[in-house]
Amino acid sequence: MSIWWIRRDLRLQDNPALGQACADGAVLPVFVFDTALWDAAGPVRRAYLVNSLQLLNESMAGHLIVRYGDPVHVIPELAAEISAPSVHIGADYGPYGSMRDQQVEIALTKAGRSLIRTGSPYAVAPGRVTKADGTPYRVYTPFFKAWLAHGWRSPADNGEPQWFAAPGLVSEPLPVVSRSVYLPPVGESAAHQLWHEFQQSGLNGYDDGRNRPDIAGTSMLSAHLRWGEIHPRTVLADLDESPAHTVFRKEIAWREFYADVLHHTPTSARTWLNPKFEQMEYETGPDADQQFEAWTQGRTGYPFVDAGMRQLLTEGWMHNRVRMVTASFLVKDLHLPWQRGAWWFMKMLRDGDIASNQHGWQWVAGSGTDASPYFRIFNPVTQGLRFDPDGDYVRKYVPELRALPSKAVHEPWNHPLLAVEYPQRIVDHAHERDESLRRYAAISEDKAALPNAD
DNA sequence: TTTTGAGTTGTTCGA
DNA sequence: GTCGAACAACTCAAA
Repeated sequence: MSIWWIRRDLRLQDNPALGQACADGAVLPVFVFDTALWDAAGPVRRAYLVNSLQLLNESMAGHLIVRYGDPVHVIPELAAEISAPSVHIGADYGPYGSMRDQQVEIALTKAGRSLIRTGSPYAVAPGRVTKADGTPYRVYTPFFKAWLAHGWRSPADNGEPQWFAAPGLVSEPLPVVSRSVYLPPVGESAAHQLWHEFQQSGLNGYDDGRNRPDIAGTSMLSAHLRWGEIHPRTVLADLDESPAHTVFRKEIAWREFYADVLHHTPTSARTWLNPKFEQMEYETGPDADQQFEAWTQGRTGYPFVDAGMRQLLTEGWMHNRVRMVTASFLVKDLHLPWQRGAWWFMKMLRDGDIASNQHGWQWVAGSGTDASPYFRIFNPVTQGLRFDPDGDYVRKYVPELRALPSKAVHEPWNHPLLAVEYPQRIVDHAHERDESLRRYAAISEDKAALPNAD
């Protein structure tokens, strides 16, 4: 028998770590609520995890063992308690997770047991795709080509597990979470059903539809992928060579690229990948705090930005197009460091993934791998008019603006009598755009002015 | 070895 | 109103 330590692979199908555990006989499935991670999660993330675990437990006939505390102690203690020779996991490539797993491995090894990593949350494990000289890619397109050439295996059947039940071994209860948060269906079967439905409906129009937050143009699979309720290779196996499918495959590859980048540079979860941006002038102090607060609550006075931030507050999810616009607003209109926004997103997003989130932010900030050029500063009004042309998305999340017809919602300052309750703009975009360009030029000049800086 | 061209997601300005 | 140019700096692969 052995332990299957569940972390971010909440599924039974096509699960190599579980398959490996089954090869050792009966399997004891375990989930540990790690205080360090739990405390950083907002209500939607917490509810998502607990609901998904509940469903997983049902599909395991109630054999899940729940524990609380630091896995570095909890896992070795449990292994000792039931005399399990090995603990099976899917590998974690994040900075926190990989460090934690190393410590668990050391503790297990000392006791004569082993930690066995099988599979990862990716089609191609981070670190496997490199340039000819063995160094990692720093630009997406060459990575994508090499990733495609590397290939991945097809989804595999890992058999019917035999669950282990030791007399006297009792699970602790799952945490109590808010029932009032909005959640779409969670769990493995919901993930497969959603993917099936998306193949029938949106996938073939994905290349155009994915940019439109006002229509159901995206797969909505992000949280299912994040929690491992479905594996990316399951999704990839259903794609063909059509243009729409190719665009979708490239989005899966972005997720893999960012995981690879973070794996090679773990510090990029916290600091600028391009160190030049440390020198940038950022706003601090009470005024900055107040503007940050307005941004988090969807009260910037820019309807497209506010709609996105309120969607995040109420649903724990935001359309990708709007994530870019709201992120650009924090970094380039409010001149706050990307880390502040990334922290808020991680807390609030039900699909919050450290690699995709932090590097999405670094891309917008211009400090990341394959970064957005510094001059690409999103105009929140233009973006709204282009990608929410009838204003339906804004009206859905900003009730104060419902009296404004069609695209007029994107410029409520032109219709003050119809938007009395709606906040005034907290900054002037045209002015802050110039200010951002000025601050960027300042850190670029520094470099040229200091020839001996190296 | 060196050179060259291309590279997710945009905006503004001026002709 | 439409359209092309300009807005850096750097990585990477092909020539």
